[in-house]
Amino acid sequence: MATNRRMGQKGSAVGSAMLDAAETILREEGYGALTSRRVAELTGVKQRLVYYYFATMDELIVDTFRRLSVRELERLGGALGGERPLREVWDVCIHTGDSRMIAEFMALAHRNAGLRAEVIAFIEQSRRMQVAALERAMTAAGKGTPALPPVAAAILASSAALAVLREAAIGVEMGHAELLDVIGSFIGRLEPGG
Amino acid sequence: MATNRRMGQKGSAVGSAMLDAAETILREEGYGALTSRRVAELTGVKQRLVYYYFATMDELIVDTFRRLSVRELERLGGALGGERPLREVWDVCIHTGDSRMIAEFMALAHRNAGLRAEVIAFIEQSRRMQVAALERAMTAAGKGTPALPPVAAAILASSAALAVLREAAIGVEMGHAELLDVIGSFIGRLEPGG
DNA sequence: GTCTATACACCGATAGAC
DNA sequence: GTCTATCGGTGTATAGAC
Repeated sequence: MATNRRMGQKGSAVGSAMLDAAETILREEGYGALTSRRVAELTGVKQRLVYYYFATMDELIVDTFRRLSVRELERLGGALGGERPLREVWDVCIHTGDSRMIAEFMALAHRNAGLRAEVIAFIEQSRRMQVAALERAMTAAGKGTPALPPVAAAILASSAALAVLREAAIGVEMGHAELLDVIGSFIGRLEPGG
Repeated sequence: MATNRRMGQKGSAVGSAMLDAAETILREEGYGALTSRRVAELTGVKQRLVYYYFATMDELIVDTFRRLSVRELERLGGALGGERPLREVWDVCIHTGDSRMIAEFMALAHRNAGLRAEVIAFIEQSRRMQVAALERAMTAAGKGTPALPPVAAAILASSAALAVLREAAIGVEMGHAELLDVIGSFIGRLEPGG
């Protein structure tokens, strides 16, 4: 009962291996090199088989992002349930998947509607989770209405994390230490101790 | 005296038109579509001529970024000399060139060493200018050692501006109003009035 | 400066055998 | 499921005429 439609199961070993290959290619060579032939080569099969598992290259791209997105949201969910959620959510953000791959997906999302929908859903869901962590910590810290709305703090922190990763990937580090220090003490004030 | 080397002058009308075409293609179709044939088509010449003005496509890409980079740094320089430099520098950041094009250059920089060097120089130079504006404003506001180091504020603000532009380009706006409000009042506190 | 023409490789996608 | 074979199209880059 492996197949009752015209295509192979996405969850199959070969299909997963193709998604692995797609990640590697995006990270190391960019979306310009993400071709059915290159995916087949890295997977150790013939090009034709890629079109057995994925109807089009666009579909393969969307599935690659979706798998990463699910993993990342699971990591965020785990962080939210931890001892010091704010610290742990920040750790997830600053150790997020390779920034080169992120850059490729950002660029691709502008011209692949299916991918764009997935990226939008991911951004909004992860922002919601970050806001939840911030709201709880701010409430626990016992301030009234904070000068910094949680959602603004979430954008500031997540965009700064992305910027640090992106710049580090090309060799820029100006101000990174100071920035990490500011975030660290902001978290330390809201969520002290262990 | 138009040519005494093997290639056309970059500053010529045709060469500039090719850079214009490259910008349009990057913005609307992505780097995968930035080909010598497409540049020639948009410029209204034959493909062969692109290689008269640029030795390789990589060189054309670097020159396209450099021209944009120079323009952006000039805008920042102008903002620094204005009446309310902090406000004006922020306006430059939040109205910076198309975020789709930026995404393409980010992705390309990972695999084009010449472009990477230009991107690094641009980031560091613009950060220096932003820090200068912040330091002056913080000094004028007459605080002691600020809790927020100017370089950290520069990263926070510029990365948030990029994030807002990037997300708006794909249709996300969650928290943007709150964030813009936070930045606006931060600037208003450091640089009140007109 | 700008052109025609071309070499050679690679692309997405499909037909159909086993 | 996986393969061979193939279609029509596009890519970078170059040779050389005018």
